[in-house]
Amino acid sequence: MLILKAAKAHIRAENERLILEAGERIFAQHGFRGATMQMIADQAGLPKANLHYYFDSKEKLYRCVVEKIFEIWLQAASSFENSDEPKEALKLYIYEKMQISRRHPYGSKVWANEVMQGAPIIQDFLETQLRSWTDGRIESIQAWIAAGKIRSVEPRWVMYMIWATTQHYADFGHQIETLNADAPLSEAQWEAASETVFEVIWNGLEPKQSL
Amino acid sequence: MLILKAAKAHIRAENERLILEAGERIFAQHGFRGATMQMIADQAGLPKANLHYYFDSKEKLYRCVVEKIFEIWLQAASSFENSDEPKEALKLYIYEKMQISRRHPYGSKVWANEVMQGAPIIQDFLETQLRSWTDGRIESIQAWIAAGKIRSVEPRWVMYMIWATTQHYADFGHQIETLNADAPLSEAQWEAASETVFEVIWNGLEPKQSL
DNA sequence: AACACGGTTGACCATCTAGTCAAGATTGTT
DNA sequence: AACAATCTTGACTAGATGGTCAACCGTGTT
Repeated sequence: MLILKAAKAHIRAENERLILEAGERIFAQHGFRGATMQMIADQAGLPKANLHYYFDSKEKLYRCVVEKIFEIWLQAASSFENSDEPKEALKLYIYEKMQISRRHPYGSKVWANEVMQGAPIIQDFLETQLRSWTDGRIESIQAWIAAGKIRSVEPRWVMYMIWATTQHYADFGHQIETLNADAPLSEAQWEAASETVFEVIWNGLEPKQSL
Repeated sequence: MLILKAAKAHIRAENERLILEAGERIFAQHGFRGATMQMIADQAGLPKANLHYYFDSKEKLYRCVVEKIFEIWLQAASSFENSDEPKEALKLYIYEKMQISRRHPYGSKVWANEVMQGAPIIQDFLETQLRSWTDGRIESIQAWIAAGKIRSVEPRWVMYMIWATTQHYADFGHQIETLNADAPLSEAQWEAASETVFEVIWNGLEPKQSL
């Protein structure tokens, strides 16, 4: 009966969630090949064979993890579109991306790993969704330049600066902690870092006053 | 005879160079566990057993690769110390780091990989050399602030911005190429990107004119 | 020519790991 | 209680991989 399938759907949902979460963590810490299904199983608190019941293969599981991460990425992307004023738009976007680095450090690392290896799994995402989103954003930035709201700069390099600076706090979090006397950044430090990133970029882009 | 050892030293030197170069590439593209000794051997054009003749184990080879990369990193670091004027010092350092991203993209990726995985191999480097170098740089920046040469910002966040933005061009080079119509950045684009990174950061840090 | 020493290499082994499978446990429905 | 669909799991397999080893090669010295 199909009714039974629905009745047990919550078990499936819960276990898939557990596995995806464990996978995100383990793939981030060990890379695709470094991660073993056994590690992910232990992290999820399930026997290994159970993982293969829910996900056909290691690669399919990995793909699901990466897709989930891209969703979050796109979600932050919308901050950029909610304002016509560059100062406001950039502030929202940068703070949102810093928040993601803080809340989803493992996801960011998986993404970084994937891209560093030449995006063997998600190249299609880069070529379709990421490319079209980026092109849209570049147009916004060019409009700001045309309106004299920011200095004349190649929009691409600015996008990359924002991605780089914000994602650095996730991807290189371990290095940052080590340089912070082995302590995670405090609430206040996260706030200060976010503000500095925004302030430097904004002051860097704002047209020169007067003169 | 020890004379023989010396006589064949160039063979050793040449093969070690080949292996380290191949290792850098393969470790960057596949991560530590994803890389296999066979891949590295093929890349170097040597039989696998030969690798174990020159390097005891995969881990020792990896460590050598990472140490070599850190040397380059430190070499760029010296740019920072060659000038008292922040504008000049920052410009030199940023351009130097962009140059490294261009010339040694694999090295940068190996480093990123290692740090993302919690620096299992080079934690001691982070805690000693990197920490002390960073502390020194932070003092320079604080001196600039005290002298009113740049705005008052937490030096750490500025360091991280520079590292992040410049290294991004190596670590996320594949993404950048994909967004550049699948073409590598041209000479002119590298120059423009370097200039934009420097200009935005410098304008972001320069004290406000007049008012 | 004989030697010694570093360098080269194919074949081999122990171990690890993704994936399979079949038997059994659960659970919601009738 | 009987059932059927779903979920669970220990044991197993085939293939890959780091590392070893013993035989062999090349070259400068005597």
